[in-house]
Amino acid sequence: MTELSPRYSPADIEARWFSEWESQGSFRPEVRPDDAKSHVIMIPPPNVTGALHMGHALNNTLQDVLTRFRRMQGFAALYVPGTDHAGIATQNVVEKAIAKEGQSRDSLGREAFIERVWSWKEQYGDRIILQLKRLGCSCDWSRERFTMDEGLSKAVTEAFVRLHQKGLIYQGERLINWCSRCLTALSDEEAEATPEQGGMWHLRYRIEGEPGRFLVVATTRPETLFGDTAVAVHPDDTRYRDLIGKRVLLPVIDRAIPVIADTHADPEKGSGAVKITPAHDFNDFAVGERHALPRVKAMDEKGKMTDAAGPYAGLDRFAARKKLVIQLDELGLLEKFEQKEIPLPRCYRCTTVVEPRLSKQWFVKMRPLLEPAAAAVKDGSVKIVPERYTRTYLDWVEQYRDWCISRQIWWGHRIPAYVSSTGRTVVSATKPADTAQESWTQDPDVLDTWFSSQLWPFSTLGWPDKTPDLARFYPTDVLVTARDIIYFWVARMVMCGIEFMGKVPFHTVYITGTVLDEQGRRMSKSLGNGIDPIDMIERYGCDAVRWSLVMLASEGQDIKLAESRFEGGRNFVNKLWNAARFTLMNVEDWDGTRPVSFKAAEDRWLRSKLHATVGDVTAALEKLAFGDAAKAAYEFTWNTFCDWYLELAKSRLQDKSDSGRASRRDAQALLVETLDTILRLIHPIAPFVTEEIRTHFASRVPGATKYLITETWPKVDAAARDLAAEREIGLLIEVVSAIRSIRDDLKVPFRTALHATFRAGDADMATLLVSVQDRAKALVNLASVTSGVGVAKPSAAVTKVAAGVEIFVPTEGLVDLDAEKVRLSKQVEELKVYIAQKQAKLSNEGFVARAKPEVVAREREQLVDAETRLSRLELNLADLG
RNA sequence: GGGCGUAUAGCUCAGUUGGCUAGAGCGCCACAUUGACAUUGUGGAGGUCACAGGUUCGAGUCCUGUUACGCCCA
Repeated sequence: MTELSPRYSPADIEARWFSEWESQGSFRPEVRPDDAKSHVIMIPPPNVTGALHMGHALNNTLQDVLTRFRRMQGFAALYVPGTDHAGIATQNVVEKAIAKEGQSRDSLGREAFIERVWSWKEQYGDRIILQLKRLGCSCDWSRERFTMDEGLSKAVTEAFVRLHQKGLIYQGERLINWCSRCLTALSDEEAEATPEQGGMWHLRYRIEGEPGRFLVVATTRPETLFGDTAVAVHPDDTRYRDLIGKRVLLPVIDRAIPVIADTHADPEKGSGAVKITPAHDFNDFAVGERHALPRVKAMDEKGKMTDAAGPYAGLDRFAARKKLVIQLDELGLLEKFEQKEIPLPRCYRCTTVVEPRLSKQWFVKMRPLLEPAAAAVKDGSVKIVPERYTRTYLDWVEQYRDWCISRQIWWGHRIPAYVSSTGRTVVSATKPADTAQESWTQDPDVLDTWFSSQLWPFSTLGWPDKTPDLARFYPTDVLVTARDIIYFWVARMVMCGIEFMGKVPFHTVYITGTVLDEQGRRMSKSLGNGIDPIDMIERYGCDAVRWSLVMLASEGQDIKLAESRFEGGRNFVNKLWNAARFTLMNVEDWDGTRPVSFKAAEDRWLRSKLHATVGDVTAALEKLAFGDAAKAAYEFTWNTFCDWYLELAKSRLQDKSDSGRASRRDAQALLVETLDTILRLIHPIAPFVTEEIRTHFASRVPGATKYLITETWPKVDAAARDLAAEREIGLLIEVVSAIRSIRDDLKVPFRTALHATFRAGDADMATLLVSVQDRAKALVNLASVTSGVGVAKPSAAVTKVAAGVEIFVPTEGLVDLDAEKVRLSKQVEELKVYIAQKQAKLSNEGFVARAKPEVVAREREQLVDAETRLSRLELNLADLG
């Protein structure tokens, strides 16, 4: 048994343990027998371009805690790691990199560019994987996946083809969100609207054939007027009824467009007339469909005005707006302008203002797929924790909006559609053979990244092949993720799990809180307010970081994080380390084969508390109450075990006489049992320090296996519950605390021994006091103790009155009696108020009649108790003269 | 505009089905220094539970409204 250093130093230990676990296969579910029940967690795959941030650290710590907990419980625990190819994000990163060499993707060409992305991925893509390992994640790294892997790509193709065959994927000319910088379509979720300063321009459209008469329309995007193909008014709006069917003239270009009646026009809003631009606005597109209006594109893919804009052709959309507004004003066609905050959609990857754009894209028809996904959550097949996110989920799911999945970028899964020289389009897993009549080329577009991640729970297990992994590990168990991807990812996974596997992909979704900075702001690169988890691990140790995060993780609440939080974790880890160090120092000569009796009250008390803690921690983890689990273990370890038991055990451990031998052995045995149990309970949260401690004393633990990571989870020993011992040690703690308080009041240093008198309220208490007083002696340095029912109070003594006991410490020469009088008087006053409250309550007939009998009984008890204390306090106060 | 969340000690947060003289950690004050640990120990101070109504014998907890902050959707 080697000596432990006085401080835990994590740096040298973590890497060593991690590689040993991995090389021993501890992370593989195969460490359990074939018939073991499985517990599976799929990592939400982080972007290959990414670096680990605190949100990841929190999520993955919780996933790992669960995995380690279930593994110890005997499950074949599988935690599958991997990364996501993150189409647009990765492409942007690589484009930036090659721009430094004066290259662009177009100058390289598609094939060469994709090769560059792959080599970039080889070089930098495992950064986040290495960081997850630093975090201690016990993933099965041999099963690591990447969404662009061969297998996962096959899954994507398969899914696309199957959905297409069912008519759930279609190609159509529709309005989509377009990023004119990324030059690609985006899904609705990828266009993020934030309120920004904008404006509302009220424009006058001249009425054809009625000089001097105008119809006023209001718009936030005046430059789109070149794409207007109608003006709509409400059919019931009497102001404009006569105009319906007439035509108005677009400013500048004088194109005539009809005035139509449509309920989309809101008489309450603005002028009540609204310009209709079907090619540039989602609502207008719908109006256009109803009225068979032409669709005029006023802007091109790069956001420049088209020929439809007449003199404005070729101008950038924002420049065009600026110039147009001036011209309209000069022409007298600008009625007014108001500053207004408007929601402005921006590309979630590059923040360019997104423009609705008419183009041919691939879509998923969502309703048939989402209906079962909604049902699964409603009927509880998928449970979302915290429950309130069920609503968030359903609100999105039940919109059943079709999903635009094609992207005009190069990095991603190429759409398995082929266009022939004759213009036919075919969807197929493989390219159709060219014939003399027609040759085939693949659709140049790639799929939305989420199209592949939605398959993650089963594509990672080998789907569409029928692999043993798929049979054994699907469906998975718990998904731990952040709330901002409930739509993007969670809902779509549920949908695909049901569609392709016939079963929901997991039974529980745990949504973590968001990690914020000290001031409650999101951590972001641009603010520079992020705390780097790897820095924290280096500074405080991985276990400390994990511990602190878990302690902070109460269900779904956001976490305000300051670096100082990790000190708490570090201190706890060090405390545990030292408890182990103390134990090791005291069990060197322990003979573990000798029987133990655990006769001593503190032994029975500790075991009682220990097993209650085992129950609490287990129950908390079972219900994903991570913070509660950590707190229960913390409290037991620090307060119960270290603060009280170890202090009580010291004198026994030091007594090496014959008469003390049995008691000493008991204490040794209990130290080992308790430490061993604590290590098991804490291991899922703080894996490294517990495994390290464990090696130093595994030889002391009966039946111990080589690694704590695969050790069994503690079971509650119901027989350990001992209320008598809890009462006895409870009294001891009360007495000791009271005397310590007196010491402090009197400013008597610890080395000066005191004499104490305990006056018991009854014979039962007197007996208990006798057994308690010897222990108290050592803890608070008492030279002598007198106790009993009728013992006399020493003259001039400081008094503490507890339940059933009066504690006197003689004070000759030690204390200012006036101060003691003031102290006691204050207590008397406080007690009187308390008693009055209790009396009022108990004399309230309603209370006595309606409250539960046990509540009333407890109130009575508390009143009697308080009254006893009061009378004793008053007597003692009177004694002081 | 709709939905959700939060408001409890100086700070960060617990507080299950109403029964509380409202807890913890950090910070603060005082004391302790060589035998596990100063990354420590001991004692202590500190709260009108955002505000206003209501339900109830009883409200931090339930209901209604108000205010402030945050998030999501349109």
